[in-house]
Amino acid sequence: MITIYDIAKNVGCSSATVSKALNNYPDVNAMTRKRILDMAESMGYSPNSQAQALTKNKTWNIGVLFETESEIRNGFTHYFFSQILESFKKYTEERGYDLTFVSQKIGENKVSFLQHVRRRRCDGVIIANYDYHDQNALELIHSKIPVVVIDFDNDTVSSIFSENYEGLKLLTQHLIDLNHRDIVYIHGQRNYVTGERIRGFEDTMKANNCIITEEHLVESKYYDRQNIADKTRLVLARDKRPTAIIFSDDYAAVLGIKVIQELGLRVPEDISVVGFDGLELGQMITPHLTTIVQDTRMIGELAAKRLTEIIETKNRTKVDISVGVTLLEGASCKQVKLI
Amino acid sequence: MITIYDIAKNVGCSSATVSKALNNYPDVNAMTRKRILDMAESMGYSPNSQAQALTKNKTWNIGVLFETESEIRNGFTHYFFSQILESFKKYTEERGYDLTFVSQKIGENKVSFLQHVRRRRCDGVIIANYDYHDQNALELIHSKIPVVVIDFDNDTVSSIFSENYEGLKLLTQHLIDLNHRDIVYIHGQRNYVTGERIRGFEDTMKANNCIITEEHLVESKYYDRQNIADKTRLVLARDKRPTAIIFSDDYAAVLGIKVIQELGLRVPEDISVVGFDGLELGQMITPHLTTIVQDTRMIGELAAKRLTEIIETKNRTKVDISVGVTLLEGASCKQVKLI
DNA sequence: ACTAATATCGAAAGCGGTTTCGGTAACTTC
DNA sequence: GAAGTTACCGAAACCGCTTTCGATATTAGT
Repeated sequence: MITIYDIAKNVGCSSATVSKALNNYPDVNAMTRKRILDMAESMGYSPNSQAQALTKNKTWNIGVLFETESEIRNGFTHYFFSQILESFKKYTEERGYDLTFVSQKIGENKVSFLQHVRRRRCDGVIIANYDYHDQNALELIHSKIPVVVIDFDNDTVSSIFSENYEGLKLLTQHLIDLNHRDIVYIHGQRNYVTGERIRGFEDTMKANNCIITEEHLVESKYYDRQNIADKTRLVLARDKRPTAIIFSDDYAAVLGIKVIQELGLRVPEDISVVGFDGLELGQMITPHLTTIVQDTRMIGELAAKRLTEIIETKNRTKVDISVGVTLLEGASCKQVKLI
Repeated sequence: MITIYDIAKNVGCSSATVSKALNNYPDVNAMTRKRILDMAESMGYSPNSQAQALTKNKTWNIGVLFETESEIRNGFTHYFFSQILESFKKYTEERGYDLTFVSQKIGENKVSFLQHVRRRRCDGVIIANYDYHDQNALELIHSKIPVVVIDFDNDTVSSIFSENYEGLKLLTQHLIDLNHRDIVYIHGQRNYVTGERIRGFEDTMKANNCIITEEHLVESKYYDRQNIADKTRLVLARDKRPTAIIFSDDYAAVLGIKVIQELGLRVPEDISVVGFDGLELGQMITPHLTTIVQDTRMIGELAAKRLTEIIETKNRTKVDISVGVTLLEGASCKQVKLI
């Protein structure tokens, strides 16, 4: 690898001048600047970002922490979060940052996430869908490093949320408008996001004078095929089968529909189904899934915008941004005849 | 951020000794080592990986180039490649490497991929599914940097391939064994991988004395919904509708099945369908898709293994690794009655 | 023609580490 | 008790780049 010293030698000037020429300093003669740039070009010079980071104290690197509670669909392969990540990446790249996935290993040493991020001197970190109570993530949140989180309730760092409450309100109202009264919500593990959604469900049910008992709330695990299938079968096997099921998300809904169909029932004729997320997945099956679309592009972009803002202004004040959701009407719901 | 100099001052020794203590050099007294380690611990010391990279000439960073020809399903969100990436990440992380996505922007400057990788001083690069003829990718391949490619035919760097020829042979033979003779292959854009698959298809058809004309090969675009739907409709509208369709991949097959069903036809009763890849997607619909499973875990791991090997041994000799595929029998194919 | 302002450059210190090599001090060995 | 080891430590150079600040040369101003 060639360095500014090599260029300096060939041009016949000092390394300082080379550096200045490359960085558009005003105190370099136009002639020498040109000679330096040409030489750099012809020698195939590539600045060493490590050395630059060392002096500038800025790495142009953003750490990424994307883990889910699911064993199967993790990081990139998570249908929903990968979309956010993609959008986040696009925006940060545009601004000149690189993405580095933070792990628990660096070189030969095992380290905590915080240690990893500090070693790499990441300018900032984005955390999504990480386990609430993981010490590793909390440690990061409580550090001095610029952090933005997605779907992660806390009271120290900026966060981006979809309107979960609103989302479930829309879904529930949609079903109620179709005369459904006996609606089961197969939700995911209880956490802040799930809590908001449940609240949206309950409030809407009550507002419409629907009876709501513990029977109407069934807990499943996000992205756990077996668990979702089991819970769905349990609900379907009840004496009084609900007329509609709200699944925790589209993935669960698509699986749920399969289970329903395998039991010889039809969607939406025998039972209505809705999901949450707005995955392409839900639109690839028959019937198209009615669901809530989360604006992943917007979420990723806003997260990126906020994070780079914090990095560049050094102003870490917590800002909570919420992103609107929309109801997508598929063909998985049907009006119930009033008796 | 605290440095080894801070530690040295507090302990009362030189920075050299601190460095040695931290790096397990033998010429440090057990007592002083302990005092140094304790001090580092209590001061919350975190080595600066940039500084280390500068002296050691190793960054523990691997560049990742994952782009597809598809506009919609790119990078992380690509159902198939995200799985490979996930596996690749797992393995490289285990070995202590970090993943950095290489883009065309770094800090404030626009750069080529090669320049990006060189600036960041990546120890190596993994390229997958990148456009063959992109100068950017070729430049990288022809550089001195350790590179491993996935599904990318070339004659300079090591590559990992699934047994594409074998895969299509298995699929075609499977259909022929079910007495299908009129099979249309809706393949993707012509490139090396697609070429191998087409060869597998043609060879198997011929080996079984099936007539094969240009009618049997239809070109579509990978992961282009509109295009896939159009091509499928075209095939279905023919006077003599084929009894089976091989789609370019599972994504296309799932879309294809939807199109078929929307036209009032049944899979597999009216037409048999198979895919390629082994995505979860194909198993979430009714009927379960018959397909070829690519071992993404293995592909990612072998790519990682080969790349770290090249990095660590500096032996770049081209090695081509091929990974076996298996036929997964779903319910999307049916035996044709012989007339 | 003489001072003042300006243009251009480079020495040197600093960023945070690693590693070589020489110097003591203590310890063996016979 | 002299000579040879061994254990331990630190000065210093180096990795590649940035940036301050002073030096010199040139030009402008009057």
